[in-house]
Amino acid sequence: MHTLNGQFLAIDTASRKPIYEQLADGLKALIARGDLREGVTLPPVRQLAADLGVNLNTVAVAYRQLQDEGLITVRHGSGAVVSSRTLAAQTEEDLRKPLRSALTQLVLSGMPVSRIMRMVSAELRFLTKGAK
Amino acid sequence: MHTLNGQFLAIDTASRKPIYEQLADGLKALIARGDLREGVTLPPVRQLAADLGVNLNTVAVAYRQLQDEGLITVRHGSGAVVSSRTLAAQTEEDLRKPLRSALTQLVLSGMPVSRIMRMVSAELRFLTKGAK
Amino acid sequence: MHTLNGQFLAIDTASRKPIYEQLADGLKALIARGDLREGVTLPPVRQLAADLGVNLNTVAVAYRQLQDEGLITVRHGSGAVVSSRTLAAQTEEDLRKPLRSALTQLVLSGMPVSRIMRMVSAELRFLTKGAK
Amino acid sequence: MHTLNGQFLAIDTASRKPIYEQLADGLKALIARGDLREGVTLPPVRQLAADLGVNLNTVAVAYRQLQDEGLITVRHGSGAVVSSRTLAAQTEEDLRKPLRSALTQLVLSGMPVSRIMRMVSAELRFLTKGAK
DNA sequence: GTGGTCTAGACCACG
DNA sequence: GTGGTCTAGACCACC
Repeated sequence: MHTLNGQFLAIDTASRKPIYEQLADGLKALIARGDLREGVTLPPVRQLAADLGVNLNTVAVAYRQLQDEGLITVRHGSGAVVSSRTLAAQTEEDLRKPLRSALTQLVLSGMPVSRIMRMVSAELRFLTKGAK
Repeated sequence: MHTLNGQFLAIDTASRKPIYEQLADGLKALIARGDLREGVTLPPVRQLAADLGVNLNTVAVAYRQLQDEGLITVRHGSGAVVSSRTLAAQTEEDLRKPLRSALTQLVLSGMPVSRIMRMVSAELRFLTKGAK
Repeated sequence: MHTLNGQFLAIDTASRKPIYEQLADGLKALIARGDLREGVTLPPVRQLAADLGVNLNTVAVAYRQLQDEGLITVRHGSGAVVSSRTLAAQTEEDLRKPLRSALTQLVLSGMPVSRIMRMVSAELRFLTKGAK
Repeated sequence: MHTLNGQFLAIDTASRKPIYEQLADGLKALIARGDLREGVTLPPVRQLAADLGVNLNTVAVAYRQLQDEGLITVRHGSGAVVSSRTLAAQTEEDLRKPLRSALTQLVLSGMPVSRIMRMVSAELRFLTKGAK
């Protein structure tokens, strides 16, 4: 049985971010942390949809996105399996833009740079479980 | 004269992120950097729209968002003026979520944590112009 | 079925007040009254636009304003749902200024104070349906 | 010399309400209170504009509005004189709409009806100087 | 089928 | 000359 940590897969229907993207983000964080390792089978689309109370298609789209990014392999009849912990190559720009956007908000919120750095460190430790 | 750095206000029509949001983000970065200081008048909506090749309304929506966030004051008939460099209070969650999302992508891209930290530092120095 | 009381959502194209604001005001009154309770789905933007004979975008702006004020939650693909009957905190000044302005007009119209008070009471009973 | 109470004629350039209307509202409140009685001459347009730091035309438009509402009489060369404390007739709807709008905001702000009533009473006492 | 975004272009309000 | 509003209509994203 798959009981994925609710902290990651918490969905917020009020958010402007699409649910499928919230889902994909959460699953990616789980993969980054190693909570979902290579070879692990993801929960069936129907089950995850039921658990989270979202539409089946929404979950399917999230899985599809992970597949497109090379993180999972979907095999008809046997489910989705984590196949890698490395994303398909992206331009550095695609990686930098969301980072800059997030940091800009932090800077404009008035948070001191030192505290921002601590927040970033904490997040990175969290995403790598302190290992690596 | 208003020649805003094209590096910030470059818009990507292919992106899933709405143009008006890309614009708001870019303007926020300019405000965070101090390239646009308190009291400075932003370019007229029509001029910026023409410069960027987008519709007047699209720019107007971006300006309106900045106004709602308290960063600029729009004076009918005169123009839009930077009024603050501090955003209205936000939940720490609202600030952390996009940060985690951006960092997750970086981690999964295979970039070593040390290099991610350097990238973050570089961005922060950039956003604060190394000063402050 | 969505047949919102025409008394509230009557729009006056001759008014100096923007249509989207008249709409937002009317919807707020409906929410205050409880005619639109938490969980109720608002009419689709396109339908309301057609019913009122205004443009889709105009209604969308009104909905967006209510969303920004926290009164409704817009779920992409489903619709807009009333999520709260309480506005985000406002300055007492922001609340008093329009009140003083409205009362000044009433006083200058020559209406006796006693009758103004009765009018206010009637409006308040109306907005709260006498209940609560 | 005319030193009009700054409390009434305070203008807020950040407000979405036009300056000329803020001015007209403030002058109306002064007339309602009797601080400006029939026969009193208003400050010259140029002086008031200079005092408030606004454009001359803006003040002129405010005066023009008061004139249209029958509250003042403008005589070329001799200034604007308060001619009445009664507005030209308005439909009850025109008076009720802004009142309902202001009250709706108050109700949705969560303020108890009893406190709203007290606020209204206070404003009315203020506008009539407790007299009448 | 729902809301969101964008465009082109007209017209108005403000200072 | 500035920003604001509105329209008509197209196209996209989400569920």
